[in-house]
Amino acid sequence: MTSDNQVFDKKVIEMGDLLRKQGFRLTPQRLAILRLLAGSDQHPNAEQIYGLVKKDFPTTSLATIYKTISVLKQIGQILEINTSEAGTRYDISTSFMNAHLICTRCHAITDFDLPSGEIDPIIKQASEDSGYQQLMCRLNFYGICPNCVGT
Amino acid sequence: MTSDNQVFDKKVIEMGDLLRKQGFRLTPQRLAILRLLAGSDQHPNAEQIYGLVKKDFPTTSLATIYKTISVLKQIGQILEINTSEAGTRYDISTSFMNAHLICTRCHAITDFDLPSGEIDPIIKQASEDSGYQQLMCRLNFYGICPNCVGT
DNA sequence: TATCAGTTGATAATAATTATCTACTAATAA
DNA sequence: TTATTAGTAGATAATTATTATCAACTGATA
Repeated sequence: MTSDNQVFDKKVIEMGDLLRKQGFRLTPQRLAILRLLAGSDQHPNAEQIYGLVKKDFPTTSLATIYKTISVLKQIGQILEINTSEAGTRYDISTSFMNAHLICTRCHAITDFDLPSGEIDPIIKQASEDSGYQQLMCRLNFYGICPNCVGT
Repeated sequence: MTSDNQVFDKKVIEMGDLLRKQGFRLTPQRLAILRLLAGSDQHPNAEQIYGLVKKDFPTTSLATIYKTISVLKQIGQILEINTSEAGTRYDISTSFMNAHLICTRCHAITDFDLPSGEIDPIIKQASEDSGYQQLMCRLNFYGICPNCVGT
């Protein structure tokens, strides 16, 4: 579960190190966005993150959200999910064992933990066949979620 | 291979039927875009499709490209690939056995045929576990392509 | 304490996409 | 055949999401 507190605690420690290592600073806003993503499994978009961060930092600008998102992506602490169905969304989990179920009706995105044993051989084979280096992968499922079935 | 002529021939026949079934028309522009995607494995974006279609239809508007893309998506004849790395791109193949290798340096996208035996159980399990209906999936690989390694 | 690099927030600018509208065209009905 | 219609193309305007710019601020370091 991406809302697990342990995930967040681990991330916070990591984030401080990673930021400093690359000449960035650990700011309250950056912490707030990471906390927010860790505390929710809703996979919000930038606008939604903005709305939530403003509760704690009322003067925050949307530009700051985008810049923070960019920094957090750069240091590998968050993942961007790109879909035409649900727009651009963010996830605290960057593991590619974490797939996403995307509802094509309500645009909800939920996590789905992949059995690593089934993905590993596929990525290994793709890497060998293609000659691509540093290969990682992303699996998205699209369908109609239980709430939307029948509506 | 997505550039296979058989793929295109089959698509053309399908497209006429599908369009008419939904009250759309088979126009030269729609055919041109489908042919163009079938004849290339470059996975172009809208702007690139525009440039190519203009060779045959010099008066074509970019708006027409977007509208056509939208229609072709609706009838399930083309696939939209969404990435932050390489923008929004299009593919003639809509099968989810067709994964994509995306180079994070040069933004090339190449096809990778998945062994269906390895994906089927995963999608089946995801469907059962989640309760999602009409589930389909998309697998993207991200890495550095052979051409870009070492550059 | 002074300096400096990084950051924020406000705003402007850009890029990608969608909406609007008029003229055109193919299919159908009279 | 002609008239009607529904769908479409192309031009353009509008919108949305995102990024760039810049002055003021802040925290770390010399």
